[in-house]
Amino acid sequence: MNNKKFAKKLIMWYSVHKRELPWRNTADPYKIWLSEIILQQTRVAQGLPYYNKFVKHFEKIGDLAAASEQEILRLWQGLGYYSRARNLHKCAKIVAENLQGNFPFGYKNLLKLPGVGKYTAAAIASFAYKEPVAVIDGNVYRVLSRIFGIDDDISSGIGQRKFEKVANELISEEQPDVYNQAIMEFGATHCTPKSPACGDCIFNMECYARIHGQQKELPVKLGKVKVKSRYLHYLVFKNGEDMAMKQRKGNDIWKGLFDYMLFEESGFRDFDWLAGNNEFLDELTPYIKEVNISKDYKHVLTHRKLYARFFAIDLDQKEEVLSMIKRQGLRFFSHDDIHELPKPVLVSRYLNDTIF
DNA sequence: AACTCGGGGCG
DNA sequence: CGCCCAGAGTT
Repeated sequence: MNNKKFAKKLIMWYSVHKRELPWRNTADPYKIWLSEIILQQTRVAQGLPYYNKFVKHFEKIGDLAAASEQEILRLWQGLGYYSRARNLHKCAKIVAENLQGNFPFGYKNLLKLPGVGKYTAAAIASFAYKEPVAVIDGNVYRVLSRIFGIDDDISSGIGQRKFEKVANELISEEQPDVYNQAIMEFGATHCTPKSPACGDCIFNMECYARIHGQQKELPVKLGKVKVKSRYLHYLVFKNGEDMAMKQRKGNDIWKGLFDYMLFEESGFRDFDWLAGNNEFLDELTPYIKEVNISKDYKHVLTHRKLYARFFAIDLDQKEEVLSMIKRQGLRFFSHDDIHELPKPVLVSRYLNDTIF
């Protein structure tokens, strides 16, 4: 099977089986970019409602640039990988304020934008400008490795360069946009990870994996992620109905989102243990009226197992107490305010179980 | 090159 | 429970 035949068959398949998705059939770089950022490491079904929400809130890139990061994070809440939202905002400001609202032309220039890596640059360049640059995502690795029997490790640099070379040899020069969409759609809906539809496949006769029964072995992905456990103890200081929250900073999970005063230990501790090992808490103890301990929460991420316990602490409503709390970088918010803050799903789960 | 960053759906 | 999803940035 030569390269032209591969592309032709793929495009033919796509013309019949493609899903109608709102970011298709547009050459607007803004909408293409927005959809691609949302879809990074995210299934179409999960990203779709977020895309619709963002398009509705921010019709043009200038609207996105003018919004606050907090507003963007709130709309992004629940989608994960929040650096995407922060970089979305950065990128929007660059395009809107420095480039007159026009995305840069060309793969290499797109690559310079924050949050835009090889995949996204190739997607925008091909979809919006019809540049023949191959997209390489999880779907493409799977389709190419199976059909052509490429067993290089896709998590290694060597493997990635190999696939990049093959992919760019295969891309249709005439319809790079349709070709790129087609190969990803084929991977997403036909040549799926678990149970590919080999019995009804246009590459039935040529596919290396089907001929050799290696669908489960390809693609080869070594370098497994180590899953670590973290034990989070959240102190939820309450002043009447208000709660003390803070915005997360630094290079850690959930940067920019709001949570409570956090103590992390190598395992679960009770409140007495925490208070006995912290100066601030010892100072606060006389003003604590009541401590309500939540159930234990388990929150599973790709590379982390989070275990969380929330201590809801009712305080004497005295100025000195409130200023002690505020000195810890916390602020009191009403229920309505809290609803509007961007929060990790774990915190939302706790809130839904208690006050919302 | 190795790590880190979310959350959800599926077998 | 393990895998992986229209990956990118940092160390």
